[in-house]
Amino acid sequence: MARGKIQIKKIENSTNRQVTYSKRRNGLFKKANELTVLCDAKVSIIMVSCTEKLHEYISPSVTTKQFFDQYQKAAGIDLWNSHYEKMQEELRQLKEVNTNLRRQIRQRLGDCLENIGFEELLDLENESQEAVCIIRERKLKVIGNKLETCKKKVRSAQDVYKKLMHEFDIRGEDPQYGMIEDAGEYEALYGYPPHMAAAPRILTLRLQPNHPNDLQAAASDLTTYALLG
Amino acid sequence: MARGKIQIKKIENSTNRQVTYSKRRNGLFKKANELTVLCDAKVSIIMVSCTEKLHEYISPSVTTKQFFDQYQKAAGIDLWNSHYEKMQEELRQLKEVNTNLRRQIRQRLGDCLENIGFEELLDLENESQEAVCIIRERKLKVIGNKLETCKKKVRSAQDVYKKLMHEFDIRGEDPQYGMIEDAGEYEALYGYPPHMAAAPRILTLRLQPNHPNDLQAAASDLTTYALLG
DNA sequence: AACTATTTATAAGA
DNA sequence: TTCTTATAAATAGTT
Repeated sequence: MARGKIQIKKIENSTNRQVTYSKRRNGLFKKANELTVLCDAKVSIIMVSCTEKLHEYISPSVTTKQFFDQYQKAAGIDLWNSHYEKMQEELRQLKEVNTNLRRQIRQRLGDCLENIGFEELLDLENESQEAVCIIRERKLKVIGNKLETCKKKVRSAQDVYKKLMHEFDIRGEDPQYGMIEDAGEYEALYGYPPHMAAAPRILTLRLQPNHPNDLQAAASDLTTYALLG
Repeated sequence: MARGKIQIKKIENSTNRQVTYSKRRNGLFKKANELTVLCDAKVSIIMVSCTEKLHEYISPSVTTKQFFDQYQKAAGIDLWNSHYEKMQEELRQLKEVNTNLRRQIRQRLGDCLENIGFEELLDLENESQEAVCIIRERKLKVIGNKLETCKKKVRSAQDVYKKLMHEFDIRGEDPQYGMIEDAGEYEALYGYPPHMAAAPRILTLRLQPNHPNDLQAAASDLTTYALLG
């Protein structure tokens, strides 16, 4: 529009096109800004050049997000919808699966058996009975393990007790009772760090009567000991 | 930009502002279109006037949706994100619940008992055992119902049979054997519609040897009859 | 990026 | 609103 009129058709010369794009882009943005100020309007311009470069003008008072939202509202188009649909379907399916799983659990707990077929009922009974057996086996195994651990601890404690008593007898002949204060010595003797060596010693004193309660104290994690009886 | 320079500031006269908005909007859109053609670019302009009216220009080759997508990609912004977040959180939670439910079911089937606490194991055993009892009771009740139904059908069949035999005896004295063709008569006699009365009649003939297989035929829905043995 | 002849846009008025 | 037109602004081609 200067130094000669031009045809409005694609500029074939690439450099020329690039220059024109740049110049006119600035012109467009300037006009957009003038419009914004003069008319108190909100304008959003997004441009993508043929080289896929993106440029944007947005009126100072708004964000692009606000613009998109406003556009959708005004145009009555929900641009996010296609994005949503997939998720919504996924949500629906998950909820359904969830409901089925819950019903299954309830059935396995003995609820909601009214609307179940007879064959299914029989399967359910067999499965449940089998599960009870497996669970019971597992329980016995766990109890066995705990018992074993407990025995080991007791043995170990008794061992320490014997050695301590032996030591006590030796020292008993010595008039100097430096044993308790001089705990450091036991580390070398029994392989326990001093703070651990102290505990078994106290324990062994309580172990003497050999009460079940003391066993429990020895293996504090065996809270279910009482169940073994 | 004509007949006198203007200051780029809000036009206070409302009518004037409206007119300018309209004129300049056309100008902007014209420029945008020229840019689209000249430079092979893609342009999106969305405008909202101070009266909240929305106008849009979009290059012919694209849709606004494509533009938004392209914009997001280029700008590295996910404008849908805030919309997604809620759903994504919901999805995540549902999946978690789902996983838990599945694990629970597996445990109730006797799988995955390794990482379960001892107390829980005991609870699981009790619950499962109780469930087995409930399921077994339910099974017995269903069997009882079916047996009852079966008995009723047999009784009914026998009843029909007896009456038929009685009728047969009477007719036997009569030389005219109109019985089979004249099924309508039985409706009044036994309260069966003709098409139903026919079936029991055939059945009774087969019932005579009193085989279990025939009982099953009599109560075709009792497919589990064999299990009663 | 700067210049400038010319085209285009448009403010004000009808 | 649209048309007109004087004038401001934009810009194509050039340097």
